[in-house]
Amino acid sequence: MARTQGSRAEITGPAIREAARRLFARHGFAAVSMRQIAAEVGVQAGALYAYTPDKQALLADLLRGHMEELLGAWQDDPARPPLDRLQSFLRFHIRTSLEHPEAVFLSYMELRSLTPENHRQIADLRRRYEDALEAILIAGQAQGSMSVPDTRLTAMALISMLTGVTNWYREGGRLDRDKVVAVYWDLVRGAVGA
Amino acid sequence: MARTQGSRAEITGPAIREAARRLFARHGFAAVSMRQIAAEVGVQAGALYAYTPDKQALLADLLRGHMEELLGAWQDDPARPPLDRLQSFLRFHIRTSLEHPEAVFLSYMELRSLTPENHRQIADLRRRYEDALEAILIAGQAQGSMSVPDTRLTAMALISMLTGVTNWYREGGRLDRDKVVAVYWDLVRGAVGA
DNA sequence: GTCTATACATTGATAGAC
DNA sequence: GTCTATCAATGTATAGAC
Repeated sequence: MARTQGSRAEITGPAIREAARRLFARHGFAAVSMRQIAAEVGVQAGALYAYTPDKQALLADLLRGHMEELLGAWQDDPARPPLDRLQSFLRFHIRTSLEHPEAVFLSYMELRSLTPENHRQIADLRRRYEDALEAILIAGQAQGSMSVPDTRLTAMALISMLTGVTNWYREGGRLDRDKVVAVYWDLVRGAVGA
Repeated sequence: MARTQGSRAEITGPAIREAARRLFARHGFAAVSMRQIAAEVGVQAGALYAYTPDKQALLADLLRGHMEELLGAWQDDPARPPLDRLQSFLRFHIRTSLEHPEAVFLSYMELRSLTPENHRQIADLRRRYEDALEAILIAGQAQGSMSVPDTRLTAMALISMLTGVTNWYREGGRLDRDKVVAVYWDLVRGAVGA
């Protein structure tokens, strides 16, 4: 079957997602037009609709994809000491935040731009991620190696703190990844009273 | 001097700022139209332009107003023990975040929607606020009552954590203000190694 | 699969009457 | 100070040719 002239589906699909992710993260969902995304990819606006039913679905797919990848990649072992698990979570979250800053920032900030239906779905996924962290805090508190009176609030606070990395981290800046992890681990370890 | 028919400048001015603040915070700057703001206030869209030259100036004024109020209200005394100063900062920031959640959220999130000129100005104000916190950490580290190897990064991390309150706090929810302050103080005190 | 062309709604902002 | 009316620009999305 001959390829249609100008057809480059294998690259255009991912390119659209990539451009949308970058532009949405930088300027906000509502501030970015389909024309801008198309221009970034190098196609006309109409061509985007061969890949997504509409702009809302494009955002929802980006967020869902990121959250599912996050949840799929996170490996926890309840048998390990809670402090070790906490450190692993921190490494995992910061590494992800530095490798995919746009996706992390977007999933944290643009929930509000989703339709109620999509919002429920993505918020559920995020909730599971928060639960993964809280489970570690609960174990640490129960076992006595941490002092965490309010595990829910502490989980939210820690995630806010860690995700904040995407606000100030600049590639090639003052700090490399390991240094960032080290500083944050000191903060987190102290915060949970270990 | 007789009032023009229908003129209610004393209420309309603040009402516009209030409506814009709420709508911008909830849906994002770009997602909100001048017509929506006007409808919320109870006037026609054209009337808004008697109070602001354009939409961008409306946002910039909101952010500048908030940051200046914040900086003006913050009272610090370098002579006090650093840990006391840190606790005061925390109380101040959380109290503000719970009393004006939209303004705090907006100033944290919509810097990206400002023109370069406005951005520079507001980012400067925010920088001064971050510096106010870092000054406390530097004093604590120097004096030995805190362990803060990287004061800049720690200041950014703490502000991210504290500002995150606006993401989950709900009026009349599980926790009252004093309880929130207490939990966060435990976290922060531990994080700075005190 | 992509393009050109276009329908149609909505946007920010202005002009002039009251 | 506010309203009505309106403009030019831009938005999302679709139709039909290739």
